[in-house]
Amino acid sequence: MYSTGVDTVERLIESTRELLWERGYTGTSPRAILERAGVGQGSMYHHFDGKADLAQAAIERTTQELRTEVGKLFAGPGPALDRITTYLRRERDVLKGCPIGRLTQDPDVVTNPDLRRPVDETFAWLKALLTAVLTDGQNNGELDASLDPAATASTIIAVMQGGYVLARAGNDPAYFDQAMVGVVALLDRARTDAGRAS
Amino acid sequence: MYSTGVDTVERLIESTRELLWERGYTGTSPRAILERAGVGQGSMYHHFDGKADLAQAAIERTTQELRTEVGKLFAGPGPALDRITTYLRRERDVLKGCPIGRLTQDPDVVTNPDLRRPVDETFAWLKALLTAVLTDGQNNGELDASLDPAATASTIIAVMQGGYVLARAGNDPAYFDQAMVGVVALLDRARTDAGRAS
DNA sequence: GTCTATAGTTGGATAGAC
DNA sequence: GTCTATCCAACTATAGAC
Repeated sequence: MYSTGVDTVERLIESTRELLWERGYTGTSPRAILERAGVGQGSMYHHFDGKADLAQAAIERTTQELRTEVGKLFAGPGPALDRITTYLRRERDVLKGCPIGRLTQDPDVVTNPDLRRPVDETFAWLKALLTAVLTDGQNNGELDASLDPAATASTIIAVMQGGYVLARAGNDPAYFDQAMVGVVALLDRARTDAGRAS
Repeated sequence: MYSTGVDTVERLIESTRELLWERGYTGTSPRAILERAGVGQGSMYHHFDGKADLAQAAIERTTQELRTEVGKLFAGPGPALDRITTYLRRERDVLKGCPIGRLTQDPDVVTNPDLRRPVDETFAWLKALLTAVLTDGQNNGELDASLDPAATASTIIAVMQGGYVLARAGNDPAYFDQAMVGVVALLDRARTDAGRAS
């Protein structure tokens, strides 16, 4: 008599999530996943078709978690730019990089529709969220009406993603922080007098 | 009697440069390099200590080339923001990603000082260059004196690096372009009236 | 549902002939 | 200086016992 397998599946997905973050898709082997999860080969191939299938489950969970966390962060009240600034400064493990964005560097991820889709959809979702926040700011009179919300949202996301790159290149989170300071200062120039007063 | 080996070394470095760009460090095997270069195992291990040593030579050449190209681009005349805008729009093979920035996602690169150093130094060089351009713009009266040149330079580099990430996630260079449009519009708000008139 | 055993391929490097 | 042959470990997956 064996257990139901729920714990095994859970451990496999969590181990895969960790390894994808640490080493990327190409750098993550089934063997390493199994060792970290503490299960045998057979269990993995019983529950999943193989490395790609397991990675898909792991990526989907990671993107789902990110959506939940970021969604909560923006659910609160406050001026648009303040909420965005809080978001930009929220990051802690900068040197670990972005668990989603780092996957885009892996050719085996971007050429596999099942693996790229959740990544793509997450960035699309985030862009829509930031676009809505910026549009709210304009409607509230905090932000200059001439600001292009969608383009600005793209820029904000890109600065974050690029911030990870600079921090890892320099092995210092301060490089990330400086890029955030720069974009926050630029965004601040789009505040209206009313937005500045609050 | 054999050839001098110059061509062999050349082909090895060029093949490695291509593969590092396409597949990253972990995803690039000595075997793949040799096949693409059309040389045997022995040649590689005669001229280089191994994979890491060859990768170092390839990365150093790539960073050197990038410095030369970007240096030329900024050597020309023109207002600071125009030159920066030209730089941001210069990119062609967006979906291939940045041959330098992509290396930061590879743990075997960032933990190896010999491999990380040229990457780090390239970003430091680029930041210094952009900082100087922005400072020039301030001294010329084109740009608002309240702009922080170093932080803004970091942001500009980060937007480019993040632009690659977004484009690859969406498999569409338009995502890169939109992030550039957004940051250019933000930078434009830092122009002085004099800078706008020109 | 889980395990170990096994297999074929590739990764990274060395040995030694020419 | 270059080549082929070879080595051991790891990668990814399958087989089949329990």
